[in-house]
Amino acid sequence: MKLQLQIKMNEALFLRDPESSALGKNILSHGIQLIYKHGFEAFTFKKLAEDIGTTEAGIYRYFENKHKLLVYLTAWYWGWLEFQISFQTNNIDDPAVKLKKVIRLLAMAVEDDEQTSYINESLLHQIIISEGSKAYLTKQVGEDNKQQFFKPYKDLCAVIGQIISDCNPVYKYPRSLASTIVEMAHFQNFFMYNLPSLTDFGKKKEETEIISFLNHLVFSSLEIKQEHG
Amino acid sequence: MKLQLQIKMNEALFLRDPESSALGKNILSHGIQLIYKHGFEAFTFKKLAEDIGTTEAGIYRYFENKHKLLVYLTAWYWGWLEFQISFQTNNIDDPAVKLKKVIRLLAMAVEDDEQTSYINESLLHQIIISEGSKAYLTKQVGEDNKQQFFKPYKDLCAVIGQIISDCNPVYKYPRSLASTIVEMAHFQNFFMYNLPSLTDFGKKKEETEIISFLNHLVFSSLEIKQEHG
DNA sequence: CTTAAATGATAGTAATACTATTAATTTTAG
DNA sequence: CTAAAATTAATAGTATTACTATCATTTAAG
Repeated sequence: MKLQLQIKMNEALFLRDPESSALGKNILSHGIQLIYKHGFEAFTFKKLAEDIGTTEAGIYRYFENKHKLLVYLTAWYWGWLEFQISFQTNNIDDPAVKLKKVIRLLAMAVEDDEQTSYINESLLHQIIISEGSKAYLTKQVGEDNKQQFFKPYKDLCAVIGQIISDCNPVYKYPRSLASTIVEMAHFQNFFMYNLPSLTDFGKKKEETEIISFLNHLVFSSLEIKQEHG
Repeated sequence: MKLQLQIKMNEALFLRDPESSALGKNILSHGIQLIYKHGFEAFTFKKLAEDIGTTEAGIYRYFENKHKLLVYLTAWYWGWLEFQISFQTNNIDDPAVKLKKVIRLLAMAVEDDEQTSYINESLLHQIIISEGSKAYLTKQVGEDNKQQFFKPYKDLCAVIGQIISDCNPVYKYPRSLASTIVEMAHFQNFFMYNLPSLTDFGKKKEETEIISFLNHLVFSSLEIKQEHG
């Protein structure tokens, strides 16, 4: 049995559902490749159309503009990650063990998930690291938020915030700590590879070091002693 | 006596020194206003030229493109902030007291510094919050870094990292904690006003709450008990 | 097998991100 | 004080980007 993981996307993010056709799926898979390759600023729908072998107008039938595509991809990623977390922490009772698992999932390089053929999660993870915050660091953040574009991100932080509260019910900043973990899992990665003096991991350049840093940060905030690493 | 604070800028950031002429100073002051008003994406040199009452070509004689202007402004801000920190923590012996002061300086809304007539630090602070990370979240980060464009940011983090090490010489992640404080001082502010459910400060919306969060985060990491707030 | 829907091909527009040229003005050096 | 040098303004122009519109053709669903 091969079960297909389908992430329910906000319909206001697209004009035509990209998951409903071959062209749409190409827009997603080639879009990920090209944003990864050129960076979001230099990425254009024209390049994407050429890469796919279709026309600019073809892309515009699916996405209003490249910002919407980026928001779509980030929303997809957060949705996917929340599923990974709920799946991989299922049946774990100890919230501290859960939280450690979450930190590991956030900070570890992602391997491509074969369940979703047209999304390369590994590349998408890299895009989230370098471009993810551009989805909300805009003047339209208020309107975009009203349209619930960031719901998957907020849901993910809410889930992590809940685990934090389960670890220490009197801790005062579960949501801020959750968003801090998420952002820092990515920023410390970006810094490690691009501005290494902003981190303590410049020499080894290993994701496990980011995990250790985040674990220490989180568990000392929650006043929980860690058994290992 | 009125002493003028001059921040030494990297010469590769501009074509002609904007601090050397009236037009240059206008580019800085109106640039700050317009980036603040429209956001960096919608900001153009054409709008800036119209706002100043000069021509596009005039702006291009000072800055190669708008990205360089953003990098210039962020570099200026980090340089200014490092000066503020060194000034305001001068003669303080206790590194923990120093660190608290640093966190407050990072997280508090900035009031306009009259020493620098053509830079509105308060607006610039807002720009750093919303646009600051776009200075380095690019494909050219490597080349820009080679040209030392991010030196002021790295210097600031180094200073903070040193204070952290002074607080607890065996703490293993002083640099990563420093960059975490800096980034989170700004991101939690952005979230508080724009995506409040990602924080615990949505109701009060006060910078002092971000300070409390960061203080708790930092001092529990460093295993130092705080006397107050 | 018919018809609606999706795609491809082509064209076109307004705005952006620049570069080049020359004229006018200001600054500075002798 | 004046000529030369530097700076700025005015104008024009190009390539690319970010779209929109139209219509013919292919595909797929009933």
